[in-house]
Amino acid sequence: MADPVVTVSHLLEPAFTAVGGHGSDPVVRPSDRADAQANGALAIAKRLGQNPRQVAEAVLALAGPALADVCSTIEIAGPGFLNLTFTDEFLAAQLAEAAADDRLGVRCEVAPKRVVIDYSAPNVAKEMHVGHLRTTVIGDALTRMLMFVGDTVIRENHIGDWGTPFGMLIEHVIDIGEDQAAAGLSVGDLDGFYRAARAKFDADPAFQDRARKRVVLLQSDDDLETTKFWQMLVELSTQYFATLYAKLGVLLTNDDLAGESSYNHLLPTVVERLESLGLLEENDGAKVVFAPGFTNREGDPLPLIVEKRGGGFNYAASDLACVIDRVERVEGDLLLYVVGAPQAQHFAMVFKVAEMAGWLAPPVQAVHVMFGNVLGSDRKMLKSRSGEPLKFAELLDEAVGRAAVAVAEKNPDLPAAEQAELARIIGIGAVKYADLSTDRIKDYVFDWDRMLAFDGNTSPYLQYAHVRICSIFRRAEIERSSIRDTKPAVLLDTPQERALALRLLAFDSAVWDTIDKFSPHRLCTYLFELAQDFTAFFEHCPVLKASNEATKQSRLSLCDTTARVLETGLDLLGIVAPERM
RNA sequence: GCGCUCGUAGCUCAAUGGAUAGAGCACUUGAUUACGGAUCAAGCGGUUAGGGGUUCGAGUCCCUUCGAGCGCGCCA
Repeated sequence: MADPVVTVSHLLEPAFTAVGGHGSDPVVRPSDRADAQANGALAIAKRLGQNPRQVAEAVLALAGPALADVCSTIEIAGPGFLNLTFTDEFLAAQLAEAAADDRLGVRCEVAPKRVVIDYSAPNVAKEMHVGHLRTTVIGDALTRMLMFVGDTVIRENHIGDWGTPFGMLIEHVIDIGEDQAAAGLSVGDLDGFYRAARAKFDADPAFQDRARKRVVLLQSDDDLETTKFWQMLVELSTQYFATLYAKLGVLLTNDDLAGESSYNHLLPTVVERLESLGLLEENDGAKVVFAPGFTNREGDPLPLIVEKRGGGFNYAASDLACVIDRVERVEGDLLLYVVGAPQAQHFAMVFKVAEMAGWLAPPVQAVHVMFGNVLGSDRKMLKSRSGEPLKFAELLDEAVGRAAVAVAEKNPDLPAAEQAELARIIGIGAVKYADLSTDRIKDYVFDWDRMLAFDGNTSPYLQYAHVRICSIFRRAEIERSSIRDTKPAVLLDTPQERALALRLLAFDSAVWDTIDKFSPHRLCTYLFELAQDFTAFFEHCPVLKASNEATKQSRLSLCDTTARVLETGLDLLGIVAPERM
C-alpha cells in the first residue's frame, strides 16, 4: 500500500492540479464550482478506516502551506472534497508555459508505445457504405492522437481481398471480358459489378460450379491467369478506395494496405503452433480450439474454428495469423481493432486463443475498439432514399453539396474555387464530427440538418469560433506569431477570461482522457466547451478596442492560444479549421 | 434459450464511483452605433426504464424484471 502522505502530496502537487489530470491515479480535476477539486481524501479515509472529514482536514493541513502560493482559497467542501481556487498569476504562468509549447501543454507518453491500428477494412469489389464511415473516421482520429502524444503508429487497412466470393467475381470478369470489367470498376460502380456476379451465382448452377473451382485455383496460388484477374480486381478497388480516402481526408494510403491475403503464408503456421501446444482439437471434421467461457445455442462449449472440414481456412485463422504478425514481425505492443460491435464475440475468442497460445502476453495488449451503428431518423440502419445501403461516396458528396449551399449564401463574394474548398472542409468536417462526437459504443442518429447547423455541438460551430479569431487578427493586421514572440502578460480580470484560461489549460487532460478510453467524443466535448467559452469571451471582452494596451495584448494572446488549441484539436479529429468561412 | 451492447429532459447527446445529473436543439424572454448575429444572456424542461443490493456516496458497480439492437461452429 502506498504511503497515504505521499499520495496526498502527489494529489495536491500544484503542477498536477493546474491541468487537472492524467495519471494512474487522477484525483484532481477542473470543476465548475472551483478551479479544481480533489476528492482523493475519501479513498484514503476508506483505506485507513478514518472519518473522511478528518482526513480532508489533515490533507489541508499538510498541503495548505505548499499551495499557498498558487491558490487563493483552499477549502473543505463536503465530507472529503477540497476546493482549490488558483491565483490569476499562477494560471497566467501555466498558460504562458503551455502557449510556448508546440503541443500546447499536452505531455508526451513517458514510454511511447508501438501501436498497430486496424481500421477501415473495406472489401475488394464491394462498395464502401456508411458502416465503413465509423471505423475509418474513428480509426483515423485515434491514429492522429496517438501520434500526437509520441507513439509510433502503424496503420493497417485489413481489406477483404480473399475468400470464397472471389471465385464468383473472377468468373464474372472472365464472362464480361477484362476490358469491360475494368471500365465498370474504375468508375467506381463496385456494387453493380458485385451484384451482377452474385445474381449469376444464385441463378446458374453451372456458374456456381465454375466459381468453386476458381476459388481452388486462386488458393492454390499457381494459376497465373487466376492470379492476374484477382490482382486486377484488387488494384481497381484499392484505387477507388484511395480516391475516397483522399476525399474524406484521412491518413490511409495504399501503403497501409494489409489485406487478408497477406497473411496466407502464416495460416499453416497458426495450425502447426496450436497443434504443438496441444490446443487444437478435431471436432466434426474441423480443427478447432475450445476457449473457456464461450457457449453455443445448446449451452455446449463453442469452438473457434481454425481449419474448416476439408482443409480450408476461415477468418478466425486469418485473424490469429494477424496477431502473430503484428506482435512478432511488426513488434506492436498495443493492437487496436476498430471494428463494429457485432464482432465482439469473434474478437473475444480470437484474443483468448491468442493468449492461450502465448502470442498475446503482457505487456502486449489487444483491444477491440468497437462501435455502434449509424441510424436514420427512423432509428433503423441508415438507408438511401431508394432503400439501399447508403454508399460512402454518395454520403460525402451530399455533405459537400449541402455545405456548398450554405457557403454560397454566406460568402457570395469568395471566388468559386475557394467556395468549393470551403464546402469540402465544412461538409466533410461535419460528417466526421457528427460521427466522432457521440460515444462510439452507442448507435447514433444521422441527421443532415443537425450536423451542418452552425450552432450546437457541431463542427461548423467550432470552425466558426476559429474563423472569428482569425478575423480579429486579419482586421488588426497583426500576425498571430508576433503575439507569441512578444509573450505579453496574461490578465484574467473578467470571469470570461478566467474561464477561457482554465479551459485552455485542460487541453492536456482532454487529450489523454480521449486516448485512455479510445473515445474521440471526449475531445469533441472539450473543444465544444472551449468554443463556447471563447464566444462568451468574444462577446464580453473587446480585444482590439480594449480599454488599455496591456489588456489588448493579453486578450490577443488568449485569442491566439485558443485558435491554436482549436486548430490542433480539430486536426486530431481529422477536421480542418479554415481561416474564413 | 445463451451471450454481448444499450435504455438519461419533448428531440439529439454528455457526465473517472463524488457535490444540487449537465449541454445543444426546440420553445419563451431579453441583448446589436464592438473584433463576422453563422452570436450572446436568461428561463422552461428529470422518479437517470422499474425494483432490490454494495458503498460515507450509485446514472455509473452487483442481482433482477421490462424494453431495444446485435451476435450465437465451418461467409468474412
